[in-house]
Amino acid sequence: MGRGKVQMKRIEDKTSRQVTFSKRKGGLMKKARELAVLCDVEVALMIFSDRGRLYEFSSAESIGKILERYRIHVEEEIAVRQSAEKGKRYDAGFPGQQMDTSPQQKIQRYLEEQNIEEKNIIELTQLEKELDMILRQTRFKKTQLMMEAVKALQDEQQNLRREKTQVEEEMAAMKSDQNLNDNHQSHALEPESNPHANDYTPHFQEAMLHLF
Amino acid sequence: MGRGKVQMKRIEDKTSRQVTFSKRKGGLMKKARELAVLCDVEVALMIFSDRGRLYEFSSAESIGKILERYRIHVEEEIAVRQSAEKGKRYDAGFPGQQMDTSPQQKIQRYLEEQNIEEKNIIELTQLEKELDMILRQTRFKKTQLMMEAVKALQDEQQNLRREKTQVEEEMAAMKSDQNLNDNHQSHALEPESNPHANDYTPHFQEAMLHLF
DNA sequence: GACTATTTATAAGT
DNA sequence: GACTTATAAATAGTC
Repeated sequence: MGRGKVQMKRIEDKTSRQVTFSKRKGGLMKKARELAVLCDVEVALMIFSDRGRLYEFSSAESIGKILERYRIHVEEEIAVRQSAEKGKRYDAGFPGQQMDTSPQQKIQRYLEEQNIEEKNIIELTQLEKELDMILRQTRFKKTQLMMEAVKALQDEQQNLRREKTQVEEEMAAMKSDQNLNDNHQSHALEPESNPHANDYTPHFQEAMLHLF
Repeated sequence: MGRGKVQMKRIEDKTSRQVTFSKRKGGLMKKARELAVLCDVEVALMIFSDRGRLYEFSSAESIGKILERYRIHVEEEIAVRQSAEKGKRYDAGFPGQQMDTSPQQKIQRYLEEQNIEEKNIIELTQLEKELDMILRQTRFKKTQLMMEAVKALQDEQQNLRREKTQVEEEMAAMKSDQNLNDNHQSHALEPESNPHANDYTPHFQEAMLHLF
């Protein structure tokens, strides 16, 4: 469209190339906008001029949103390709939370079930919330398990202390018995004070609980 | 261009909208390609149909390259804007991470400094990334502390076991001594087997480490 | 940047 | 969808 046809190859004359760039860039942007409006679709357009200047158009609030959508799309496509490649089916759903399969597998399966490709932004926001919830649950579960481990160790420790004290008392009693009979020597059993041993023990769990 | 003018608004008839989408999508792609070729620039175009299908054009080998270039461009722009914005330097800023004040205080101060309300979406995306990084660091620190706590408990436990065994041996020796002299009775000291005590202890840390 | 002769895209119809 | 056609829109070359 113009006074003459154009060859579909790089315009060698720098000035014409620059002029054509300016004109066609505007036209392309306009058409991108029109497509987005008329057909109610999302369009993102990025143009880097040869001087590295960026021109962009986006039908969404930000091109970032579309890029995010693109990223998810690509990841999803990869996931689909991978899972289609092998007959891999993950039958245990996500928000039931058994840790029998790997988290990656679980999440992948979850996303497949939700069929992310057909979601719009509002639905994706909902999905984001759900994933965030799952993340919180997972984190909570992890913390819980660690707390249980600590608790078990503390309990066992308490038992050990008790048993030790008992043995020591028994021994002390035995010694005093023995001392009545004959006079053997034996090193004194001081009541055991390990200054750093109890740093975490007493209020550890309570303190930890405030962190979540 | 066509038999009649078109209003620049969403085409309500689904069929025409679909037809127009198909035609204009082709046209837009073609023009994007032409711009890239004629003017020797990089162009990326993404179109998500209302059914979530992706159509893309890229002048580079992959759209990924252009997206990467875009990302870098945006980051540079943010950096430039931030340094130009004010002489505001956050030398005691966040990503230096001293845990001397409370996390709440730090985050609040950080958000205030960043004046979150005036940020645009791209900047918010950047902030999101930073906060996510801080979250990861915080989470890691928490895990680390818990691991240290567990380690300390384990060490102390080991000490207790050793001490207990020692005392028991001493006692056993003393008893056999005593048995040579007279014949008191005393309850047997079985070597202590607490079946559940060691569930976590031996490989606990190692196993936990794989979780992060 | 504007002008305008031409080419190109495409709306509506088949 | 693929083809047709009338018409609107984009733009190459020019000033």
